[in-house]
Amino acid sequence: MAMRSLSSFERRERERGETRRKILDAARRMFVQQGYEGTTMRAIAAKIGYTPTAIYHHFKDKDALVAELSALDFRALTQALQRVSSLADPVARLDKMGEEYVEFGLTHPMQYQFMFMTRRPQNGAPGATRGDPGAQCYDFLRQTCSDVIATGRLRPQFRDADELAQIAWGSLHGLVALQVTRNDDPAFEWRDVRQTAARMRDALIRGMLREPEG
Amino acid sequence: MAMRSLSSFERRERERGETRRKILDAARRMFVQQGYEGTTMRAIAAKIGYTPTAIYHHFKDKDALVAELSALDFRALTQALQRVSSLADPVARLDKMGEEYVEFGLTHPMQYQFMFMTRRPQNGAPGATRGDPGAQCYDFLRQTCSDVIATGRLRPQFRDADELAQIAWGSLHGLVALQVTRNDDPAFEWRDVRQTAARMRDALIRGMLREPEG
DNA sequence: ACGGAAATATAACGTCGTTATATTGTATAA
DNA sequence: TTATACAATATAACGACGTTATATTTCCGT
Repeated sequence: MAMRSLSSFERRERERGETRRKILDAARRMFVQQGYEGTTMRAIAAKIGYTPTAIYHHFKDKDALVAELSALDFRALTQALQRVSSLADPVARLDKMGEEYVEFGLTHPMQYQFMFMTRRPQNGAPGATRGDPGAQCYDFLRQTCSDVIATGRLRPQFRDADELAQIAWGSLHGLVALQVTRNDDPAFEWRDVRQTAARMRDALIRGMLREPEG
Repeated sequence: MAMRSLSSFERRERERGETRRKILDAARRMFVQQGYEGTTMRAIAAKIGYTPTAIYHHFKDKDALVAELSALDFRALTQALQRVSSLADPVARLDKMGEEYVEFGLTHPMQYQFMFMTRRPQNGAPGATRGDPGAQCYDFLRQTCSDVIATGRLRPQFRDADELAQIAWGSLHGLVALQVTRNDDPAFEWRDVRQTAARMRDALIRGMLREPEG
């Protein structure tokens, strides 16, 4: 009896998970292709043969749906950023983190826009910042910046970990954001973003070091 | 008769202009306070005692309304950028342009978002890029970058004016965009953007020069 | 077979940008 | 002076959206 109860419970859980995944899969494709506003709850539901209300049984609202999609992919970003821990030199680590960050933004433009390029209402509980993958990435970046400062190789005006993190993040975010937003604008002759970003990281790091090295 | 005709024509023109300005004034305030999506055509009309259809007699649609508002303010940006022409040294000019650019973004966040942070549909006619204030600003930036390169003071890998312009623009755009978007996010300890941007420009320029100077 | 909960559907609400269709006012032409 | 034409505004509606109150179905444990 307990076994039957357990197995049926598990089956229901699994079925629930399957429809959840069906929703997420369809939604991911549509959000990537049509963007946030171009993808409607009705269209997602139609694509998988449900009515819109079914989605609301699995997700609170449209934002929760996108948030879950983004959180999934941001785990990949967090892992990519932490994978650079193998580099002993904090400066090289920061540089490599930048490269991975840009790569993520270019390969996940839709999730990037949702997490970093849209203003969202206040996240209510001011303690709920833990678990937010965005804040998690920032903390990791900040720690690396702190390590860089601790090496003493930076010029003296660069001694604030938060400011340094915001310089590093902001500079690369700008390139990614412009690319994602104005990709198809014929008014600009866009250079390859990966190379532009590499040159930018090179100049930034060189400009912050006491002595040009390498 | 000709005089009567002219004066009445002028009166009509003036009245039309006055309603246009009433619409623009109300719309500007509301867009700045509530953002693009938070401001509805109905609300704008109600604020000035009209019905929504009246607005459509003066502006093609909501985007045209915001575009006109933005174009007005972007003339100020263009002028601010061109005001630095007084600086003879191209490097100092580029630096000062960056300062003005950040200042504009921080004081006109709504217009900044509209022009630089939202994806807009293809601008149809591929020759209509002239007159677009965004493209105009970019051209001016590009020219200054070209001047910087011509001084021969940059390291040899920085010889592409477009790439240099995109490094300069992207880096500062990132700071402004993050500030505008995540201003109120308590997960980050935001430093003063003007100072962060100043340090970033300093590091970038220093890192691109052949020899540290000044 | 029955009760109940989970999953899904039907139908609607309120809002949005926008537009087809009046209605008004006013300047010119007869 | 009156008629006409047109600009400015209003009324009412359309279709789409996110969302929800309210059925209905489905399916498990008893």
